[in-house]
Amino acid sequence: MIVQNDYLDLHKTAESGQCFRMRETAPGCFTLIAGSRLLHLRTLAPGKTEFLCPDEEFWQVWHRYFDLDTNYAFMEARVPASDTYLSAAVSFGRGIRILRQDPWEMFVTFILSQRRSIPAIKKSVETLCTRYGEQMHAADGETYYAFPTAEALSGICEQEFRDCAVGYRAPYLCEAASLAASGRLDLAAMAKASPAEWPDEAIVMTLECASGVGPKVANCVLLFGFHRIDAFPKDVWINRVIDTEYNGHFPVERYHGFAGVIQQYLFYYARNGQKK
DNA sequence: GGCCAGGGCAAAG
DNA sequence: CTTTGCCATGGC
Repeated sequence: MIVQNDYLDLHKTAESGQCFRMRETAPGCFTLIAGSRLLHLRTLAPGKTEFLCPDEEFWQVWHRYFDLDTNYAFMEARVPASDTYLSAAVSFGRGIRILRQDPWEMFVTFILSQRRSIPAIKKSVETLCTRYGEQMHAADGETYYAFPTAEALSGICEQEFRDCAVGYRAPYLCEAASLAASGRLDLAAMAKASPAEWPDEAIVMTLECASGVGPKVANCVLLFGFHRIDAFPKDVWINRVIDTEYNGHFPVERYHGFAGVIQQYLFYYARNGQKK
C-alpha cells in the first residue's frame, strides 16, 4: 500500500521521540514494532510512503495507528504568522504524526524516560523487550521481540530490573507491572472509554497514583498512549522554549483540542532544529 | 571527565 | 504553595 500525504514523514516521526521502537535501518527504510506487531515501511519520495503489508492489514491496523484520518493541515493553519518561532517549528516538523500507541507500552516507556536522553531510553526499552518480550521470527530471517506484557513483567523483582540498568526506576517498574497485571489499573478500559467517561484530567490523576509517575509522564502517556491530543507534556526542552521564546508563557489555549501536536512541533524543532 | 538527559519525590523554606 | 537535594546510568 502506497500513501500520498505530505503530512506523513517517517523519518521525522521516528526522530520525534514518541515511538522508541521505530528504527531507520537504511536511508528511507524503517522497521516498527508496536506491541507484538512488526511492520516494514519505506519512504519512496517526499510525501510518498510505502507500507509493506497486505492491504487488509493496512486498513485494519496501520491506517489508524498512523492517525491517517486526522487532518494536520488544519492545525498548522491555526498558527498565526506573527508567531515566527512556531511557524518555523511547524514548517520544520511537518510530517510528524501522533501515533496511536499502546497505553501499557507508553506507561512503561515514559516511566523509564525520566531524567534520561532519548538514545538511553531506546536502549533500556530494547533491553526489556529482548529479556522479557516474546520472540517473533520474521519472514526476513531476523528475530524481533514484542514489548513485554504486564503479566510478563509482574513476576520480575526489583533487583532483576536493576540488572537491566534502569537505576532508581526499578521499583517504579515493579509497581507499574503489579498495578496493570492485577487489573487495579485498567489501561485498556480507559483506552476504550470516551472522553466524557474518562476526561483527560481523570486519566492523568489515575496514572499519577503510580509512583514515579508525575504530570510530565502522565501527559506523555495521555498523548501517545490514549491519543488525547490536547495533552501538552512539559519537559526540559519545552520549558526552555517557553522560557526563552515566549517569555515564560505559551498560549496553549489558542490550540485547544490539538495542543499536543503543537507541543511535538516545538519539541522536535528545539532538539533538531539547528543541528547539521 | 564533566555535563545533561522527554522528572519525581520528600524535606524544607 | 514554591524551592532544593537526591536519585543511577549512558551519551556526547
